Amino acid sequence: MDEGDRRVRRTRRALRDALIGLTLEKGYAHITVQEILDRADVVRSTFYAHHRDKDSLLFSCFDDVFAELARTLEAAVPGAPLGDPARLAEILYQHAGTNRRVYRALCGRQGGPHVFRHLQRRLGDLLREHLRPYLAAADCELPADLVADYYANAALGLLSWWVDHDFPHDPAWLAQSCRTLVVPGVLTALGQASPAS
Amino acid sequence: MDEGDRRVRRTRRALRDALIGLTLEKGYAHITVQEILDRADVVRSTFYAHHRDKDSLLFSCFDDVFAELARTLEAAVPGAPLGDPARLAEILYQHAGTNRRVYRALCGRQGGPHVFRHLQRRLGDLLREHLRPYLAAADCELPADLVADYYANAALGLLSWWVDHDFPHDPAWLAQSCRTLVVPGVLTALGQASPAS
DNA sequence: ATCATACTCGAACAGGATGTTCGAAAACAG
DNA sequence: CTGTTTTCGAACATCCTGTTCGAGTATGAT
Repeated sequence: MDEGDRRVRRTRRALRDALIGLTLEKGYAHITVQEILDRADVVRSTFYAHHRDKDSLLFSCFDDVFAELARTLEAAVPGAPLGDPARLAEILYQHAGTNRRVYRALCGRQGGPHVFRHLQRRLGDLLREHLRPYLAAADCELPADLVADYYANAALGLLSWWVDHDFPHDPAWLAQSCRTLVVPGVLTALGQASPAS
Repeated sequence: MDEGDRRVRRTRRALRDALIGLTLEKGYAHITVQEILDRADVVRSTFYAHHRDKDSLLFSCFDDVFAELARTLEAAVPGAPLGDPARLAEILYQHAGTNRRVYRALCGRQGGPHVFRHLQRRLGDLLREHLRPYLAAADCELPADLVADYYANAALGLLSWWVDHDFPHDPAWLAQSCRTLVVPGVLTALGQASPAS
């Protein structure tokens, strides 16, 4: 379990690739541990030395991607005050655009509901956190959680559409759609009429 | 398999209740067929005479609820032209408000991702169908599917929030939130500035 | 270059869940 | 009342899971 060991990195990567590949091919729900083992060329006992079960592996893969997204997001939107609420979504879409394979597994039809729902939860938390100061500034009549949930679900809905339609146009276009569709609602809730930027 | 037979109705109902109850208690994913059998007091072979597997039972239960919703929706919004896009959501929320137990299983955290994602798909289809004429009227720059997906995801996101927070306020309040949050985006996409009603 | 470490391999194992089968008994509709 | 349909009960093969353990081998540190 030492991350600095090359053997560990190799097996972890092999398992990760096998899981994503199989997920894309036949859907997460229908994957068996044995199939992951076969494709990754890893023996049973080794698998269980790293992960408790299939879900554990999934979450592990998931966390990698998610941590990277969080880092990118933190880098692009350094502090609390952000002028454009859709900027968060835009970074998400860019990240998805450069990691299509993984996102296909996470958000696509093939990926299975399990993964998508998990992404929805975690992404909701992340967006909620980033939107908090934005929502706290203006005191709005709607619960902040509700607005945050709305934003997360709507933004993720667009992403889901994008993935399922095989990434048409580009991230900027999708972000613009986000500005058109989901941002007005947030601004309305905050009592503002027109976008800030 | 004759629906007119009382025995069939009894077992179907018993299985349905058992599934929903267990889903609420421990989550759909962790339910075993044996547990359903025990609670429903139905023998193994009888179960498989009705459903291919656990998912089959789930979808069966799901279809019941969904058919009823579709009927209600068709009754309340008879034809194509509808003045208020949020009306669809309002009917959905009312339906959820009067079937809380089932919706808790479908949308709640406990229900598991499998169910929610399925609901998301089906509800998306249904809303898409009902929104089609509305979107076709105005030719908007965004793909109609994208707008429909946005609406479905956003409206369902609000529902999910409502369920997870144990149904605060009432359906009308949630529908009003829908008007505040998600409708402006649709109107913006259509090139309109203010609500029709 | 050597060495102790700890990771992987391979094989085996018990346990549990799944889906199927079939004859006997019971409940149903007409 | 009678023929039909459904349920019961029990058994069964099969698959998948998660665990164990000793022997071999790659690895990082010295």
